[in-house]
Amino acid sequence: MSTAQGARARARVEVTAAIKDEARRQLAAEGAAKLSLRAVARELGMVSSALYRYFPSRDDLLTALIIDAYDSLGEAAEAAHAKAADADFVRRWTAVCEAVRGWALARPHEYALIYGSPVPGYTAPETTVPAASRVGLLLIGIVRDAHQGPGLAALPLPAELRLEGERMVADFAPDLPSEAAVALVAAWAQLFGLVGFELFGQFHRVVEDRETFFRHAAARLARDVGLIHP
Amino acid sequence: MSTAQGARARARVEVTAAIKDEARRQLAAEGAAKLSLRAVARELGMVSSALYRYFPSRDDLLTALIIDAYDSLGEAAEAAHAKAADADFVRRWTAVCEAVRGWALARPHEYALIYGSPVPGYTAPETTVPAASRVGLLLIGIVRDAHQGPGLAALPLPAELRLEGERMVADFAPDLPSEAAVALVAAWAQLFGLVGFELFGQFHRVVEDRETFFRHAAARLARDVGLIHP
DNA sequence: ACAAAACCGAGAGCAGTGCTCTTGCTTTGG
DNA sequence: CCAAAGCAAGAGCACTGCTCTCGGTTTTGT
Repeated sequence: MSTAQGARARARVEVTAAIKDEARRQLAAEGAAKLSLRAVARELGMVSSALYRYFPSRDDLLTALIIDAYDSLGEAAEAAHAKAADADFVRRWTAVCEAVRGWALARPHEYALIYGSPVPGYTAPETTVPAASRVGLLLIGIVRDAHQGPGLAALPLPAELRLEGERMVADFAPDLPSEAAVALVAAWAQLFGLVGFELFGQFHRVVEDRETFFRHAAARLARDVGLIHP
Repeated sequence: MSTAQGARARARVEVTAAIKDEARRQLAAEGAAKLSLRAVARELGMVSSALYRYFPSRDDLLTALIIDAYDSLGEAAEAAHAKAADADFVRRWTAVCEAVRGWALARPHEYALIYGSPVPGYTAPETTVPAASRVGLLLIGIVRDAHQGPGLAALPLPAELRLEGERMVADFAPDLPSEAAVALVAAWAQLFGLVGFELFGQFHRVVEDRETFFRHAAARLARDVGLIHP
């Protein structure tokens, strides 16, 4: 195991966590662009150069926060899904959607970090992929369960998309009909379109009762991917 | 008119335009967060403090770029729509959607500026509203035309959303059935979800033939708002 | 058990940033 | 024609990310 290492190693993980915690606080308070290494160090009572022993650059700190944010979102979505495990497929779908929205509203800056514009020049390393996939995999699981039960009825796929759909099935959505895979990916992107627009103010003077509106839209997304009440 | 002013006024608009042009170049090259007033001034052969005569702060420069970007996008969408004016409603809808995507792919940083995470602390002033509304108004126009012709068949609205739908109709979508207004707003957000995910790299290893995928998704959005081939 | 290697915090320093203020000069308008 | 307004320039402040060096501590290999 990784525990019971020397005192030095233990101190390292603690300091690393403290840095991330303080960085997250500044993130929540001011946004990603105003996250300052020096301010983090100052708040922690250390000198800025010491911080570079833990994160080689500001971007690496951001990457760590990004992975944490993806994991936090994934965890929230999975928890909500587990709570709705006995409900029908549409309900399970909307439960995940609403968990995503709820998480985003509670942590707007962290949401912006992972689903907003990528920070300048910076491209997310492959390390983020597993964490970033969790919500998607959850949605795939629901649709797969529906397909194996009596809860899936998707529209047929146009000829020009058959290949793409089959590739999707082979790559990351086994045991799914290809038309469901394509519809699912679209709904996945559209879900975050709804959340992002609400979060980033595009619904200002456009949607007032956002909770109800979102619930309705999420249910229609479920219908789009073919989920039906069994 | 505003022409035939003194030489001073003319110089002012020219310098203002030059600043915005150079800023746009840096935006395209490096992204919004790395846009530097000093670098812009340097490139233009002036000293940084002189730039503040034209834009009182960096955020004001960004605001100007944001408005320009919204207008540029709106113009592109309107041009594409005009070109498809004689086609059926679904075709007109997808033409606008594809214009939005095309514009976004051609100017990713400008797209990120207006539909990505809002820059830190900064909240868009009301001045941006007209420019920001152009694409939405275009979509509303298409659905209205379809409603007055034989091209609209939307799903009924659940009771809890009736009021919201009627408010939308009254506020910005006159002569539309309320169920179409609600569906339209959702589709509008979902459209930018699709574009944003493609642009910000979320489709990496998920969608390969993005052009075809998007065309299909846009057509399904048209169906969602009730547009049908007449 | 002890020397070598790795690690760590502090400080100084570099190049860059947004922004302010003052100083002169030029254009404009009454 | 002269005062008022607009302008470019420079100096300067407080801040940033990041590098490098310098002692001191901990870990590790022999």
